[in-house]
Amino acid sequence: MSDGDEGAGRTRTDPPKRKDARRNKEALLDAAAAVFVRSGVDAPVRDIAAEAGVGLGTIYRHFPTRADLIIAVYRHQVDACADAGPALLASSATPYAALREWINLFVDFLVTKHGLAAVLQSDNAGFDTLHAYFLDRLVPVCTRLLEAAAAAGEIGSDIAGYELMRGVGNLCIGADNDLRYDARRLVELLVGGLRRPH
Amino acid sequence: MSDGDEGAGRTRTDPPKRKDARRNKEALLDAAAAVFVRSGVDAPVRDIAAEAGVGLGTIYRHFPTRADLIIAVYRHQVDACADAGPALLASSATPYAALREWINLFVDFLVTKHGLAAVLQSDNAGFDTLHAYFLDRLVPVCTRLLEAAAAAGEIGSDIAGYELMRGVGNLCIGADNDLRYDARRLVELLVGGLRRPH
Amino acid sequence: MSDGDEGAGRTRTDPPKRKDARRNKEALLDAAAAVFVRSGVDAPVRDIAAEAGVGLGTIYRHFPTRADLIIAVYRHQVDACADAGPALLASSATPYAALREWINLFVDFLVTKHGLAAVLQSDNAGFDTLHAYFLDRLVPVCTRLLEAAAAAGEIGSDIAGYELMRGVGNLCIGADNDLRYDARRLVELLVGGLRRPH
Amino acid sequence: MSDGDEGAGRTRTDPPKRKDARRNKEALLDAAAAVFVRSGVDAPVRDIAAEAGVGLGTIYRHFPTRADLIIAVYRHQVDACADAGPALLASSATPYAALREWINLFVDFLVTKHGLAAVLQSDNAGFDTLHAYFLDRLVPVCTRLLEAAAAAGEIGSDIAGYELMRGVGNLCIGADNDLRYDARRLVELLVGGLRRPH
DNA sequence: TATGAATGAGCGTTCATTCAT
DNA sequence: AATGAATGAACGCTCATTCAT
Repeated sequence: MSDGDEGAGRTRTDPPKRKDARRNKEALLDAAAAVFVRSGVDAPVRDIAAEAGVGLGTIYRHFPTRADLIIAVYRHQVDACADAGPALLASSATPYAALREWINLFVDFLVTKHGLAAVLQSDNAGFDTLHAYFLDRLVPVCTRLLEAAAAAGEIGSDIAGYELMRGVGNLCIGADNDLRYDARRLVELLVGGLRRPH
Repeated sequence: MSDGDEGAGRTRTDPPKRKDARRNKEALLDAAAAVFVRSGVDAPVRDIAAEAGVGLGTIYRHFPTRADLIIAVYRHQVDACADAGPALLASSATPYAALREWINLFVDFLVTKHGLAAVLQSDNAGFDTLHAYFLDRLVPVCTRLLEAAAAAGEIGSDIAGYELMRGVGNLCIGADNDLRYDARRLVELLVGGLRRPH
Repeated sequence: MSDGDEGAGRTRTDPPKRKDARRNKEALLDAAAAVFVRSGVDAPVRDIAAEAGVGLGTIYRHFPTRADLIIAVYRHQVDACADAGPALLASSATPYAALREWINLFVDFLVTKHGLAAVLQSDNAGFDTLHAYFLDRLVPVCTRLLEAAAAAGEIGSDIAGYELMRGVGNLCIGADNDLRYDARRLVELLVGGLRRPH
Repeated sequence: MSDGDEGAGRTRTDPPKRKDARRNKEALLDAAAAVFVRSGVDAPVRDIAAEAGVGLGTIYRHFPTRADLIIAVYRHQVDACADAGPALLASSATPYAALREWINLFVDFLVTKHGLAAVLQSDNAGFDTLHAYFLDRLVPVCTRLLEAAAAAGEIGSDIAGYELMRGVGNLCIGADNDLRYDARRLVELLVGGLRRPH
């Protein structure tokens, strides 16, 4: 459920040698995460290789494109965010409350990733995979929450999940590095703006 | 009011040759504007020089940093936007209505400038001047409108002009090139979220 | 007659496991042949390994250099070509006719091997083995045919087998991919040029 | 007539500054020629820059593609070769004799250029300009000579100028570095093969 | 013996910036 | 004042080859 490359039965069938590669891959993920924090997700491939203490080719082997690496680094958190949607819907007082909380989770995720929000809106080909993954995982969840809130009459129905996600994502751009700018507050306003004027 | 490099008394002290330089500078502005539309504000310096039919050095002479050039290109429009604030406050039904309309002006400005919104949040040193100019001109106007609306009890008072500007700017990032994303709608939601729940 | 690495008495001394290795080697040859057709003889080693379903190291074990692999792949055909020389000499009306036909066989061979002709003339060290094998097998045959034709007075005697082979090989470079270039026709002219002006 | 960038009246109209660039460009041509001799025309761009003592960008400025550089280096000689065609036709005893001599010139040119012959047949995109230049300049000349010889009944008419040039070019591949291979002799045979059997 | 993960030299290319003319 | 030639750091990427498992 969390690594993607290997199926559930991995432990039994994988060749023993895989252990090394796995260690290396994880070292790579750690290193990439560290570099992403330090220099943003656009950091030179070489920096990540150096941080991980591996060769350049090793990165390309494991993650043919930069997007693949970013996805791998943040996969767990994105998945967790996606999983949280239905859970919140079940546990919250109202669908709108669930939506708010869920958006908060998403913001928490983005704000702590230096530059990730910015790359999410880049029309740069080569990030298509990254776009696709984020959209595939999160937009349906957001859409579901919006529909529920609309059905409950709490909000209007004129905004799509995709558009809201993009808006929230954009609001998180540059949220670190600027103490005068609190993305969370802005997002709250945005979500507040959804509420139906009763 | 429009050139910035020269003080008010310019006409008296300038050497006669200045006319050429001025012509050059204006050609540069036109060219830069054209290139910005075509390729965004990150276009290679060379392209702008080529479009203007001047040398590379000439650009650096007039506009030491890219930000200086961007400012110069959009100065009139930014100034117009700034000037519109008080006017709208005077002519609109309520301060909040003025705020909404003014924000719309700002969005109109940003959305039509390929990539300008993105550069506004870049923490890239070298855009400091650009930041500063935008903030100096527009934040006070925005603050003024916010205060008026807050004084009228139409909105809460927990948001600063700077923060709102940044949020709106962010929402405009990537607004072209994506038909499924309408920055204006998102901004409306954001501004709507300001309204005090009475 | 076909494996080359092992001497005539091989069957007696080999360890029992050898059968696996042999199967592997043959799979490798088939795979290489397929890849050579598809991408030329300069295809990345990886592609061949992938096609064969074996590891990279296996290829290097069996064929330390690319030339070794190329030789192995085309050995049968080269041998057949070499064997055809004496046969044609015996069956043709005149030695010169035999020479012409034999050269045609060689051209047929080269033209169908994407890029082989080009590599034959490369002075790239590491193709020495390839050169050597081709020369060892074919040059004597060509020389023999030339001598017979010279002895019959059909051609002059001022060209060496090596030189003619090289010339023919060169004429075949790039013969695919260009409809306006027919290597066979050029080779016919070249061979025609040998004929003694009576 | 020889430099291409500048028209005939260059000396009068060029800005004075051009002198430096011209010196540099010529140094570049010299350096490239030297490196081409040493390492072939596929030599790394960096090597040429180092040899010339200039920066990498300078090469790209003057010669955006490698083909442009090769053309520039050999332009004079190619032009001279093209110009020699009509002259030989006028001065030789017969058209066929002119053709033979002209082909010899072309061979002389190619054989002394390490690797140039090889690149001429490469279907590598990016050498299109080079191909085009060679074909544009030389094929018509060759065609003209062939036609004259055919009209004089000295040769058949079943070969196109393009095909002959390609054949001759191919025969010249790898002609240096191999004392046992004399491209000139092979080409003579090829051209000899054209002669009509009367 | 077989594997394929790892390496890293090497390449082409771009572009902001400097500075001689 | 204006030019634009020159620079070279930096980057993404490929692939032959080695070697631990």
